[in-house]
Amino acid sequence: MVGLRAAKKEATKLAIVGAALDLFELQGFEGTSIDEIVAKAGIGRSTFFRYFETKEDVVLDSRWDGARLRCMLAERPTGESPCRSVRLALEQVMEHFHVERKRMRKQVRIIKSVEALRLRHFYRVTLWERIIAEFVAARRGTHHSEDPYAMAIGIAASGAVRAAFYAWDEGRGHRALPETFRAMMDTFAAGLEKPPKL
Amino acid sequence: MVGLRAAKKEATKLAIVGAALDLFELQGFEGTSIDEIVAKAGIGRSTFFRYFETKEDVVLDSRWDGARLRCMLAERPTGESPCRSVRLALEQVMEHFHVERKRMRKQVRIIKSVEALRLRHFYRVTLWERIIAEFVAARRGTHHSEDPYAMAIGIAASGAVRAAFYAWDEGRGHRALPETFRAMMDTFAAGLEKPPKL
DNA sequence: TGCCATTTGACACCAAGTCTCGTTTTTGGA
DNA sequence: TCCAAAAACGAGACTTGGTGTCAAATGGCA
Repeated sequence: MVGLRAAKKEATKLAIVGAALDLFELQGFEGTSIDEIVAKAGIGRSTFFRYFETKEDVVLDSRWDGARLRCMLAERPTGESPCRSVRLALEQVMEHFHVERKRMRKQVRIIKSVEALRLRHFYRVTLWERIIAEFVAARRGTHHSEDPYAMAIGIAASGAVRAAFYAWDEGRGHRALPETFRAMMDTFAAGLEKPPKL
Repeated sequence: MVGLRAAKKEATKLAIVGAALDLFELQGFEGTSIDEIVAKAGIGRSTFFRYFETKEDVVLDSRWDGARLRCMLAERPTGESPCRSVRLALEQVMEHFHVERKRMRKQVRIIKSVEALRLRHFYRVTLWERIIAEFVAARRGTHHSEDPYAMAIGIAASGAVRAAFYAWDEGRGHRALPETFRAMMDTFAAGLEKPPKL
């Protein structure tokens, strides 16, 4: 036991998320006020903002803000080529999301339907671009803003993640995340000069 | 003359933008309330919202919301390879921004300093990814979500635009936009399999 | 039990954005 | 030139997200 205090905090957080997602599902994100959420969760208004900075944060998963990806990249062996390191680390991430795909459905539906959420979501993924470029540049002994190759890897890899999510979402899950991600990375690896046969 | 009405509207819009940018420069975007802007512009509060949907829209240029890019792509000759069409169309866009670079400085400084503006800006550029992919897929007779090559072109090209802006901004304009854009596109064209020599 | 630190909720406050409504200004036709 | 319809405007009330303060409640621990 880590103490009654921590347990209660965890319970409160779950209560907020539960109440909020239920209401969002029922009457929409923008059609739900924070007052309604706190009423349903049985807490005070101030408490809500002690757990989440904004209403958006209830939907967006704070665990994927970049630090985690940075760690995963740092753990790759230094002998590996940077491009391969990025690919393998992100494949791992995609596998993770693949396992969680059931839970992600509801979340994605809400994110897609609200502009404010789409903004934040896109912004976050675009940040990965920078993180990856910095990693590649560091391994190559360059600086990312001076190294087109490092930037290109960052753009391609984070873009491949986005594309995989699109295909997964629009294909109603028909195509798995890791699979699409690998296909995209292969396309980038081969070069865009000459289009592949149809 | 297109009528006194239209002329006055144009003047009012300019007055709002002028007053707003001055105040943003002076006391920051978030440190400036809409009431201050309308007071300085000499208009009513309601009028502000008749011209701009949000405070952010005053800073962001509504002319680059995607429709314009879509037009430029559509105008490319059909004989051209899709990849080349995208490249040439975007080079044109970069040239346009290059010419406007003086005016863009102030705007970029404000955008960079405010999270809400960064969000919207990134979102907009990421939308280009989709527009480009749809164009390439249409020319190839495929659907973008089923065509990794089309998606890859979209990701690479819009990413190259972003990268060019980064380099331009962080290098204090030392490196020109069109130049960096071309370097990025060349890197993508060659393929990311084997890194270029340093 | 009793003291201290943390957590909590009530409340006041600010600013963005929406809506309504009555007034002013422009337009185009008689 | 005058007038009526249409368009633009300003005032102000209202909702809601987000911040800050403060006193009360609650868990941790001796």
